This record gives sequence, C-alpha cells and structure tokens, in this order.
Amino acid sequence: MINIGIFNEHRLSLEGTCKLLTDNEEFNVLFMCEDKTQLREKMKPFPVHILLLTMYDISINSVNLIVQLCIENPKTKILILSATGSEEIILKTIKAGAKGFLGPESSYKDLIEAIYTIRSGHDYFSKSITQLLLNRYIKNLKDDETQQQGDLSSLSARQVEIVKLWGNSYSNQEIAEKLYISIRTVESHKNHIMQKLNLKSTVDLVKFGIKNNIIEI
Amino acid sequence: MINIGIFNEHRLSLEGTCKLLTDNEEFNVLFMCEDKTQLREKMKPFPVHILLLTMYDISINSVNLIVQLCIENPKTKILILSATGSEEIILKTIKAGAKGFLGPESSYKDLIEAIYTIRSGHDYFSKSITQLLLNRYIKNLKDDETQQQGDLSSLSARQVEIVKLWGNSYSNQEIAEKLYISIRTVESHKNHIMQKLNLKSTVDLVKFGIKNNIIEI
DNA sequence: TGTTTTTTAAGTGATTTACTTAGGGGGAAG
DNA sequence: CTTCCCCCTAAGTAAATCACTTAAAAAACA
Repeated sequence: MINIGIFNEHRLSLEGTCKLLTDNEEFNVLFMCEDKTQLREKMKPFPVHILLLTMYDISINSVNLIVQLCIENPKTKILILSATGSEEIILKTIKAGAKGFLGPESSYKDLIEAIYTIRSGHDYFSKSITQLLLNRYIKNLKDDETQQQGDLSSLSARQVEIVKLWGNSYSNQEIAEKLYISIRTVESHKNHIMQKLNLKSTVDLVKFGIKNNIIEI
Repeated sequence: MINIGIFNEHRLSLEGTCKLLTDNEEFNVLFMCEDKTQLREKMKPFPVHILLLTMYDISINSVNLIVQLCIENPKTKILILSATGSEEIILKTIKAGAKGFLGPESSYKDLIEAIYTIRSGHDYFSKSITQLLLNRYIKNLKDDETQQQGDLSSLSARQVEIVKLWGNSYSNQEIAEKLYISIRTVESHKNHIMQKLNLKSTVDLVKFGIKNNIIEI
C-alpha cells in the first residue's frame, strides 16, 4: 500500500488524477490539495510516501517550496508532473530534492511506473526530461573538450607544467626545486602565462586550470 | 546512400554486422577492418559517413584511436558498439568525439536507428548508456548540493563574503574599499579562513570556493 | 638565413601571505 | 556576574609572490 498526496492547482485535473490512482488498489490517496499555501499544512498529519506535485509553470518559488517540503517531510518522495519549465528550473527541482519528473508526454502507465520506481528508492525521469538532461550533460562534456583545445593550446608544455604544479599547491620555491630552475624563472613563466591568457589575478589562473583539466579540484 | 566502415576484431561478428547492413539498400559498406593498426590506413581513401567501431573492451588506447580518427576524418561520425567499458571510459569516448554509443542490449533495429540519428547530426546513446550517463549526472548534481552544506557552514557570513569577493578577482585593496574596512582586516579574515579550513595555499581556497559554489568558475 | 617563440634569469617596487599580537563586542556556560 | 570563546577589527614584521621590465641563449619556424 502506497500513501499518496496530490497537489494540482486545477481542480478538474486534480480530481482526474485522483480517480486514476484510486482505481489501483495499491494506492491510497491521503489528501488532495489545490492551494500552494496550504500544502505544507496538509502534509503534516500524514505519513505520505509519494507527493505528486503538478506544476504548470515552475518558478523559483516552486523550487523553494520543494526544498521546504523535503526538509519537513524527509520520508516523502516528491514526483513532479510538469508541462513546461526551463532546463535550468528542472535541474533546480532535482537539486532541491525531487525524486522524479514527468514531462508532458507521459501517460498513465508512465505515472504508475514512476511511482513504483521512486517508491523503491530510485529516481525516475520521463523520456523528454531524460533527453533534456542528457543533452545538457553531453554539451557540458563537449564544452570541456573544446575549451581544452582553445586557450590551453596556446601554452607551451613547460608552461602547462608550471600551472599544474602550482595548481597542486606547490609554492614557487618548491616548483623551482623540483624543476631545477631559479625561482625567478618560475615567476617569469607565470607572468608570461598570465599575459598570454589575459588573466587578471592568480584566482583566474586557478579557474583556468580547472576548466582546462590541468588542475584537479 | 550512407557510406559505412566497419571495424570489429572478431571476424565472424564483423561479417555478421556487414551482412546485416548490406541487406539495407541505403547502406554502402565501404570496407571492413579487423586490425586496429590498419584502421587509420583503411579510412584514408574513402569518404566514410559512419564508422562502426566495435570495442569489446575500451582502454585508453581505444580512446586515443578515436581522437586520432576524428582529427584525420573530421567528416566521419563514429558510432561505438561496446559490450562493456567503465563509466569513465565511456565518457572519454564521448569527449574524444564519438557521436553515438550502443550498449550490449542494443538490437539491429537500434543500430539502424543510431546510424540514421548520427548521420543527421545528432548524438545517439542506447538505453543502458543513457541511464549510466544520467545517473552520473544526477549524482554530480546532488553531490554539489551536499558539499555545499559541508565545511562552508563553519565560516561566518563575513568570511564567506570575503572569499566570494576575492574569488571574483577582487584584490585585497578592492575588497577593503568595498567593505569600508582596512586592508589589514581583509588579510586577517583570509588568514582566519585559511586556518579554519586548514588550507595550504590560496590555490586551495579557490578550489574550496568553487566546490562550495561561492566562487563562480 | 632571419624571425618568432620558448626558456631561462634578474631588478624593482607593489601586493599578498604567514605568523603573531591585540582590543572590543556578543553569546554561552559556569 | 564573571569567565570563556568566537567574531570582527587592526597592526607589526618578515617572507613570498606579483607586475612590469629587460635580456640572453636555445629552439622552432619560415
């Protein structure tokens, strides 16, 4: 038996969703709610396993609500049903603690599957969301790659070596000893590097190194 | 008409794959290759649209091969067929330039779909790979979240403020002016912070800031 | 061959770091 | 109420690093 709470600002949709779920004997709909301000109150008396949050548009307030709900009800798993929402916002709901996300293309079958999936402790994302997240992830990966060939290639091997050591918390003195060169040479290298990359401060050099995978974070 | 090159170290599988593809009139198998060392040579005379790389285990050498092939044949899209491979290695093949990746569960139908997909300029990843990438991505997202609440909480608001400004390439002098305090106080704050967090160098402080989302990279 | 880039190095002055000391304020514990 | 601890403030001093400049030998490149 899975205890479910349903939130939906449109009453008809709310009742429809409830009807769909009560058809299944495994589901026990504890409460319905159509007002955001009441949701946190409604949750309190119940041991809710799954909270179905239908969000027609997801704003930063929605994200905050999710965070609040997660803190107040650590045992409840939140499943977002949404028709829209930017990539950024979807990511934020996941960070905020949502365990699943169903996009506009999801069917009743998907909903059931999602409920069982997140009930058993796993995350569930519908196809469109999966695609969205994945595209973003792949893009990130590739961006890393292209940036690596961008500015980094303008540095010589020696210069990269200096940045690497320095980025590993070596002092200039230590680098000089390790490479058998003068500390002034190390400084010189760093100056050349900063000039070449047009960086304002050493902080920027650390960031550059991390972005280009030569400094481990 | 799609020109295809096939690589597979097992001759039987190689011939099998070829047979599958030649059945489809849209595909034109330009060459077959079963020896890694010959692959780059074999590619040269042909305008290959899709290169099918079957890799039974993916090592760092395989990744390097992919990089080489991408450089030498920028117009060729590489589709990896693999039965295994660690998460790390799969990510590296994608970074290296592979446009698609089929896992062990992929069928003939998936292969065809993958070929058309990457031919049209998109990426294609089979279900198991998608799941793998996504899990990793989600994990990263959540790790970010938890780390944010780690050591950072031991810093006072003022201290965080100092790190934020400094991490944004402000000099101590600039920070002092902005906050209407002495430059010595700024130094003092930074020293306290470094002590509290037990950091060796300012490089580490940048990394700390980035990890804890108070310095933007 | 001549030109550019890289690596090496030093001078100088400004800035930052490392380590120490210290006063005033606020909250918590006794 | 006093003591203790932490935070914010600030300064002293010595060492390290940065910024900017010059420079010369070596290597790469055309």
